[in-house]
Amino acid sequence: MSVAHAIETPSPGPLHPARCNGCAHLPACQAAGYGRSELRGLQCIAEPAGLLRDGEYLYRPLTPFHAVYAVQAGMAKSVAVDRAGRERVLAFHLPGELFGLDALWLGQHDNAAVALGRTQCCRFPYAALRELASRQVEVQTHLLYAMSRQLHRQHLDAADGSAEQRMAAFLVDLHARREALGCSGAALPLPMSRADIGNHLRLATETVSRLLARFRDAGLLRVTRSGVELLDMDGLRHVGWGEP
Amino acid sequence: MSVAHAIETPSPGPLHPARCNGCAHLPACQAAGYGRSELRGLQCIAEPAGLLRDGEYLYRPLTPFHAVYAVQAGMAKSVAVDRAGRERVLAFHLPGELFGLDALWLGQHDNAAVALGRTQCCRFPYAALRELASRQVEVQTHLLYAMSRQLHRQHLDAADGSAEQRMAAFLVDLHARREALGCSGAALPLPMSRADIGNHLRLATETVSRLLARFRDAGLLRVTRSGVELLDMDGLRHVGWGEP
DNA sequence: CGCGCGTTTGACGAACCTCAACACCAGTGG
DNA sequence: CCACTGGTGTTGAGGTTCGTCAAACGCGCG
Repeated sequence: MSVAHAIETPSPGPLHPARCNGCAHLPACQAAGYGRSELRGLQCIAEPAGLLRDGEYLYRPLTPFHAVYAVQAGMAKSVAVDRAGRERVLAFHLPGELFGLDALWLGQHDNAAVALGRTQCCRFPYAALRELASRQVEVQTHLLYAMSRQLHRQHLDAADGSAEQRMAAFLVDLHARREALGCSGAALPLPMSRADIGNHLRLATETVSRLLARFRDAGLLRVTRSGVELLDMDGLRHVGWGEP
Repeated sequence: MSVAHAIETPSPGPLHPARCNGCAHLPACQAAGYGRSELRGLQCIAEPAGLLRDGEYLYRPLTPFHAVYAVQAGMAKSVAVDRAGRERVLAFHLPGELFGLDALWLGQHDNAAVALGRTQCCRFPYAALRELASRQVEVQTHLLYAMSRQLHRQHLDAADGSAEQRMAAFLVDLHARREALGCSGAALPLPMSRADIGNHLRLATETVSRLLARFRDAGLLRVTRSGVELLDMDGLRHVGWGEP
């Protein structure tokens, strides 16, 4: 969501309250739908959550649920910890994607949200959100949509198949989500570690490495540091759904 | 949810509208929270979805989203079909559990809901639900909670680990959900096929069979036809989270 | 009774994990 | 500027788990 404290000089615009002006990440937010005029109320209750460094936490497990979050720039991951202490990367969050709503049910977070690289976020206090939703049907609907989208995403992540398929599908999905935000181009930054990718895809980090090498040798992508450059999206897509 | 068309003679009660009286499944619904007085409005908009036979569909992929559903008695599964035609069992639904809300985002179902054995369901037309939610904050909150719970469930399903762990965790989870509905006891009916279980847990059906046999030999359960009888819940729990 | 389907059990092979060594940076301090 | 160092990523060899193939079994049903 597009609400950062105005870091640079605010330049008033017609569509957004003062807090949003000057936010460098407004385009991403608008692409995510938060620029729609019915939702302007959302921007009024958003608070900046600061500029986080790599590895810093937005919230931790077993802490009370007070707000939902959105990335403005950068990336974040949600990490669950099972009782044996093993971590599980549940999702990666791109700008404009709401997360933390899963804590509503228990009233406390059961997973952690961690910044991947320099990441800017904003938070929506739940009390204000709830109050707003009770008055504005659009906000209410928007929340339901956001959760529905999240459920839909997890269905995708549940996909079975070979390591190769999951890896390719992962890259294709990330690329598609970036495109939806207006970030077109072959470059796909991967600020998370190989361990994170592997954990999320249920693969060993070595397997992630090997698969990227295999894709590289097949001419599907180029491995750059801090990411990949996608050369053959169609090829990747075909690998992703087990070449029909 | 406790709303079936009154199949038997309605006998007016103080807590439920006429449509709910006579519903044989009211206790399960109440246990799921749908008996709470604030939610009585929900019962007014519910419609019976009939008594389904094994394998019958509540909805299919690519059909428009018009309602959300709940099992009253029996069990249902959600099945996604990827573009290669492979099926994926996303979840099993017990009485009182709401499902179909994931279709909100796209406006159409991307998966199917199928009855497992004789199953009775009711449906909540989304238009009425939305209208009710806009007037009653409790209903609104209830929907958000239901989705939050579903997200939470999927986090559990995302758990990695050995086949043994996933299988044990699956049984423990089903048992816990049944207990929450007031169905205590060691008997755990499994109306779905081994193939369904395996699909959901990312295992071959043969592996499911072998694991059940292994659990049986370890004295953790007894395999009955159409289900299992849980003999050592603690043992299963320990297997489930990789014996700490 | 015989047929058909779902389940069970066994043998084998492959995909992927584990272990281990190495290469590659980035940051740090001399 | 360079060497050092720790962390991350890459590559290779061997093992284990689990999937695949195949066959027998049991149960329900016509």
